[in-house]
Amino acid sequence: MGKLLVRKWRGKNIIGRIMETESYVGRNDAACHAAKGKTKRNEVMFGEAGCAYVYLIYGMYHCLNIVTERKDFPAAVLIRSLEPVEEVDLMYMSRKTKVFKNLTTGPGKLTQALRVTRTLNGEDLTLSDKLFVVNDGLKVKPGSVVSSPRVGVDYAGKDAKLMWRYYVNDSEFVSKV
DNA sequence: TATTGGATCGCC
DNA sequence: GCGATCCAATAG
Repeated sequence: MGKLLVRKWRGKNIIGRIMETESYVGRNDAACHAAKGKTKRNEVMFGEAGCAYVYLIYGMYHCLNIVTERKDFPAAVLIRSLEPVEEVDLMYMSRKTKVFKNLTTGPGKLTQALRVTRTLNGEDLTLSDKLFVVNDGLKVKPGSVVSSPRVGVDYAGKDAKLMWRYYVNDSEFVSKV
């Protein structure tokens, strides 16, 4: 949280600060894509931490996750919102919106803004020059990160109630309240 | 092989 | 509130 997500595209660094995330953790989490085992889609979740898991949702949007656990323990963090930092003009063009707050405030929006698609699925962010995370030293205020139930996972039964969505409480750049 | 529905978004 | 739009997952 608070770190910079950097997308290097055609020589430009498109950058946003991470303001909202969700955790999807292992085989026992009914909302996790890996809950029912390894498939062609989710296989990178079973790999090493630090790799990107990118998938297509609703036929038209991409979601970006970062794998977080050891090999064969499928878990990832979904990046749900960013605060725009660099190459904002490029974000406007990619998103086809005139509203600043609509550039990156949602998982499908930020992948458009940063031009992240499934070509980056499996990309190792610890080695990549196309997509990576950096810490610029700016600290998120202690205690300002709050949690809530995850968005759009009502199908997950009791796991839909887990407080595994995290966001910076005083940020304008979260996907919803 | 056929059907179903989704970790969303933007317009009505 | 609803349709877009594709494909992974699962049922047949």
